[in-house]
Amino acid sequence: MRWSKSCIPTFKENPAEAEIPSHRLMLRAGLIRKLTSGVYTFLPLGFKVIKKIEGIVREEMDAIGCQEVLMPVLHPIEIYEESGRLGSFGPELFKLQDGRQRTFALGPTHEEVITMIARDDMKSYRTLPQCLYQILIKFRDEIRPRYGVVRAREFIMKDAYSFHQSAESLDETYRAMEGAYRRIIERCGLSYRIVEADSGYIGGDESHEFVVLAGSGESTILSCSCGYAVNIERAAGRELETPRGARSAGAFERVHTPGMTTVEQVSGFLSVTPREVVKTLLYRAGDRDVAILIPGDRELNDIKLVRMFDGEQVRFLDDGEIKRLTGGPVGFSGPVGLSAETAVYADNLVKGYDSMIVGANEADTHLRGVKAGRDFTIAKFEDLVWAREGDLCPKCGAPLTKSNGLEVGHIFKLGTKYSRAMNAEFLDEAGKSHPFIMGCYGFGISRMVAAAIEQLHDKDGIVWPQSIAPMPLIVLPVNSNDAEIRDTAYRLEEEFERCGIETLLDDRDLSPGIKFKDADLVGIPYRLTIGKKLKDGMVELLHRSSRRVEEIPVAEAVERTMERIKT
RNA sequence: CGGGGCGUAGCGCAGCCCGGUUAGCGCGCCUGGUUCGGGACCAGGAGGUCGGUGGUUCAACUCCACUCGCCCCGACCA
Repeated sequence: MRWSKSCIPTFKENPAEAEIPSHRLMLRAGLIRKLTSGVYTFLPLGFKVIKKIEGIVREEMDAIGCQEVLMPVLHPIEIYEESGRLGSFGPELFKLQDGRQRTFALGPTHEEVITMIARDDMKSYRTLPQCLYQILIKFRDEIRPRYGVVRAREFIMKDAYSFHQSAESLDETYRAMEGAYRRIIERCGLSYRIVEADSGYIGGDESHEFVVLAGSGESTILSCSCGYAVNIERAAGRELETPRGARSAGAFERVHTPGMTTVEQVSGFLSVTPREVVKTLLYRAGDRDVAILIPGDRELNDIKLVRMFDGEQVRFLDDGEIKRLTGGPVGFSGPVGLSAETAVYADNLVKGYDSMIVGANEADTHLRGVKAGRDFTIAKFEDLVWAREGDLCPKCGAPLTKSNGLEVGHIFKLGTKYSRAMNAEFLDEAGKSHPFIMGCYGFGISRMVAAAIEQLHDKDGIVWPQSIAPMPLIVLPVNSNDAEIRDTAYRLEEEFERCGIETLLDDRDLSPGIKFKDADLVGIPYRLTIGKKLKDGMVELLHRSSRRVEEIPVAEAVERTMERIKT
């Protein structure tokens, strides 16, 4: 294809709206344009990448025996009432009305639709297991669309759903799907982690996220060389079992700590490390007050706190409430001497304290040599702190390292959540009814484009891996006014196309610098430059990723370039 | 939804605080010419409801009110 007649609008400057590299580059390289917040057009180059990724996904889905289908975008709202998901989706569901005032939703995902198919058309155990998938646009009215196509309100997703007679059968498909997802991401040339995850509103028992590693990704994960990885939100804070607070062991004593309200101040003043101090955080959970103890060198993970008080409102106590509850000002709270109605919960790491330093519930005073069990009672130990780099792997005990990434895939074992709610059952060998055991598997196609760019770019632009590049080759005549150069470029483009190599010919009458910059920006893997060396019968092949340049005789240009592209 | 910021040509911005002729600059775009290996040069040209509505005023891009849109930070997710 010829650039001069293609819609590949590039920008020299960064659009003001784009924050992260992938968003900036997708706009600058002419891959996408925004219609409105969270809604994008894929221009020719961007759409070519989408189609490449879809192709890989289709091959891998078909390879594990999934069948492609196409489900509707328009969903009658009643199906969400039936599954009970109207509430859990809440405002994220796009709703609209038809001419007769009947309410519809734009499909955010298709568990309901596919479960209805299974209910009506997979009535016998003989047909199981089955796995169906589709690739189409999903709609979610995201609370906050962000980063271009990374979090859009309209996006392209591959979603698959499997139906089983037994948990073992689900396991098998789940593992096959994991393998397929691994191969998809590997074929796209990206490094990634598989992460234990929360199942969120999709529901179900077990789930894993596939996270493409990238510096500015939204997900933060902790991972181990043994292969284990977790989302930092749910990772437990685990350390070597060295005793904490050892140096403060000894007699229970009151110490004067004038104006020392932070852990740093207290530990500095008493010449101990922050980890010897125990923080007491006071919350209101539902209708009772609770005290939470965590090591002084740790932060409380509010997500875990909310989960512990499942469903109840949880909030910080204000200064007045703390004064009333403990008798002391903010900054000097502690677990000793609180009323019996105030339950004390502690993070698991607090088990490691022989004795601790805590606030005395009295101005300018702390207590040292405090022992749980003797001086106060801990109602329950839980995992409550934010995990951090260096915490230990629960599988092998090695220290975890932190990285960021973008979630591109998520697989779930749903169990019977939807089949029970929607009464979808099959008959077994004995003629007995059972709800289907289900799995569902999502993969963000449009997000994958951004993830690839996020991981593979340099200061000059995108660096596509060949498997998902819009095309493998760009032919760049340096001077379009030189008849010999121009004719050679046209001829080569035609020959490549004839050989099945999709080629972009930059036939624009622009100065060479612009063409070089644009070629780097759009990131096509190989660039064939036709310039002054043509007089000596030579052209140049540049490898975008390594910037390596090969000089090739024109006569061999097609053959030699094809060798590179094929390998 | 809470907090912060921004709407002036396709993109990036100035002007506004302190109201006053025809609203400016760079890039891009069009025409002609010179150039041609890393964002060239000369000459000419097109392109604007200054986000919208209302108000104040002799006069509003500029001041006031309301409103719409967009971006960033937080709770959510492919």
